[in-house]
Amino acid sequence: MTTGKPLRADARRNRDVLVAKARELFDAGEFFDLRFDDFARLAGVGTGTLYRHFPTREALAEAVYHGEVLALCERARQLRRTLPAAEALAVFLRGMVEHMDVHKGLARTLAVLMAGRSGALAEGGRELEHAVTDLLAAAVRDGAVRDDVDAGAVMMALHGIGAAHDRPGWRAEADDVITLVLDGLRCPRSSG
Amino acid sequence: MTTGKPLRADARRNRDVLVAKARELFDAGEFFDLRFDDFARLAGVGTGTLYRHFPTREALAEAVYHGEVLALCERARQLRRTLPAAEALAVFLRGMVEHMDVHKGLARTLAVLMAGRSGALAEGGRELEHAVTDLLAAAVRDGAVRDDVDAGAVMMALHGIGAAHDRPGWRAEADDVITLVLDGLRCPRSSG
DNA sequence: CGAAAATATGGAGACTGTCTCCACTTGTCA
DNA sequence: TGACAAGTGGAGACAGTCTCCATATTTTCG
Repeated sequence: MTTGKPLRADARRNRDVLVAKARELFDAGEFFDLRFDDFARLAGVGTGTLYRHFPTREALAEAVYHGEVLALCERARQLRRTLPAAEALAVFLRGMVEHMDVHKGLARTLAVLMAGRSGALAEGGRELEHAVTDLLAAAVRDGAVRDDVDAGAVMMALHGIGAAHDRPGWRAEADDVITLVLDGLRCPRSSG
Repeated sequence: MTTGKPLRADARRNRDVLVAKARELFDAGEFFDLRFDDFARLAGVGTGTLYRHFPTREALAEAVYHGEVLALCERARQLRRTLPAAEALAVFLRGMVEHMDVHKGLARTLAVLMAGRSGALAEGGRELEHAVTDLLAAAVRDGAVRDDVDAGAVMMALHGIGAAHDRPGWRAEADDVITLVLDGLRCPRSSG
């Protein structure tokens, strides 16, 4: 499902318009007010076209999510190059929270749409997890972080932050989760 | 929305049947295969009755969730009475993971249904959060746990565990998240 | 360049699940 | 037991989703 087809010029254009419009509406938190058909009209294409490119709302979400992931991965690589591993990890995770905070609507919409088919999230997010794995592994090599916990747990914590996006004290709590994760990663003391 | 109405005998009976059947189907992971109307028939009531008691799938989820929360709170209170605070907290959190593992379907279904209206989750889960707050506060008083992070962060982490219920290595990762949280709570060292 | 082949478009209308409404049944209270 | 309140069920109205195909656009190739 990654690629495989060259896609005609006008088709690619329509696809791009749909994704762009979707991202815009996601971020504005207006996506769920719309009928799927109306979304098509709003993007300036017919229903048939919409459905051919994205059979479901979730498919659309996946495409938008994939774009986000690409940007985040690039950022992870950049941090990795310019900072000590442990610090890169910390800055990256704090940055994730900041990003979700700035793009509240996007985060919330993606969380809701992916709740069912989170296999799709796992799919689109594999690259992201891979980026976190790299940051983590580097920090372990530096001896800054325990080696008995891997990226999956961190992804889960991030998932929780994203999924709980409507809690009143979201930002403070999200920051606290990151603090707990980072401190928990740092001290390999006895566990329960 | 808590109570307020005495509810007639047969009405209460129907309500209970609906909740019981729902829990059963949630746990079996079969709930999403059904039309809501068919669920009514399956529970042995008419559509009208179903819709009067639970206007939406989410409302039904909320009721089921509330039942779970009650049991979990009771368990928290019991642990609190029989164990040192820090240990009670640890056992409780580990027990949550175990519970979600045993009731995978239930956890998953609730997570999906509550993804949108997680205000409802916050509502029904307030008691649960309160229970965690108590466990945490007691551990802080014992000096076993830092005092600059509160229950909200822990709830978020739990939320993440529940929401990510389809990851391949779920159980191991969930256990790791709890480990990170507990260790993170234990060592009030410098944070990033 | 022009025509045939391949690919993509749009939107009318079929389809499917949701939800309302109310004539009827059951429970409650004196 | 009668009378009133509360609750029930399911037929049918309604709303969103999705399919289908006649038409339009792009690409390929002589």
